[in-house]
Amino acid sequence: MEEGTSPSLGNCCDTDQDYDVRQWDTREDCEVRQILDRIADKWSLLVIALLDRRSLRFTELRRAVDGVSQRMLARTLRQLERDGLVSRTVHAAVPPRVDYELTPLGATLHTTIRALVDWTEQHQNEIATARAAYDRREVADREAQDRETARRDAVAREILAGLR
Amino acid sequence: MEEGTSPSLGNCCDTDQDYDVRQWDTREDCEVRQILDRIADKWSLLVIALLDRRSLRFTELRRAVDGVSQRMLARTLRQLERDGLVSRTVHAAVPPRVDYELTPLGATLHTTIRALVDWTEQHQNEIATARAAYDRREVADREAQDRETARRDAVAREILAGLR
DNA sequence: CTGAATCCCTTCCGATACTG
DNA sequence: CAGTATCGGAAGGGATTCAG
Repeated sequence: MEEGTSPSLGNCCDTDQDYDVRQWDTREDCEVRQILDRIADKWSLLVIALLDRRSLRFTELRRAVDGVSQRMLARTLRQLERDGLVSRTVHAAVPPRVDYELTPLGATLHTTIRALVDWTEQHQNEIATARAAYDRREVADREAQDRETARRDAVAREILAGLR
Repeated sequence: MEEGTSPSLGNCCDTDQDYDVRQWDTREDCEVRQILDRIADKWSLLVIALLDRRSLRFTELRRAVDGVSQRMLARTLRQLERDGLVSRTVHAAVPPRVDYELTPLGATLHTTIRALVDWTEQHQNEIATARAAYDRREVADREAQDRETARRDAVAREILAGLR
């Protein structure tokens, strides 16, 4: 896992193929892909969105992010810390207290994450409508196909009866 | 379609608790959460990013999205189509040809997705640096702890030897 | 070419129990 | 309080096969 952090962003973008240069590198081993998988993660998204306004303790996050297990929250926070997006502060006290907050880098990401969340909020109704329409079409199509199949079967049986 | 694609729909956003209204609804059964999980999906992100510039055929997408299996691409496209983000056009021809393109709704999402990708590209070096630093600290901590454990063991053995 | 369906393995993840 | 360790079930996802 040698870092090899060359200052240019193109270290994985060896254009050996006739690859469309205007398009970003989608290849699997590209670092962008790996980072994208990490920050586009379900829990990461929520944690970053929540940490914007103030630092939060582990348990506060656990309560705020409905449905997250202790295991997943701990793992998510460790990954975010490793990526330099979240900082972890341990206060020497009894009971122990650990605060998580966005780093400056994490704060810049928050803007983008927030845009994604906002988009979802603004368009959730359109999506719900589209889903309903799709499901209705699907049901209709299946029924039509079933009728067609039944019709063909009937014809086939008639022909067989005539041959007998 | 035996797979569990029918979780609860719609029953969400019942504000029964003293929930922070300035914060968005992070509850698990909220529709925003479900949509977010879908569009923040690994393959969905890539497909939407790729479909921005022009419509693409199934095989073109399969080639462009490195590492995606036929199964996953087909499933991803179905989901995006169901959500009204991607439109599917079948050309009656031999061999068959199916084009996928962003709907107007999908195009609005693309802007946001693109911002996320851009952020990742711009900050990938910072993240790589942070990871390297984290890993180095972790290794150092582990070694320090190992030394400490060894020291204690030595002391314990010494005491036991004295008692004998 | 564009899928859907099946098999099968791997990874994810929640529940539980246990430490500092 | 803030985690780690372990385990078993569930889901993800690849390879293959078959159909239109």
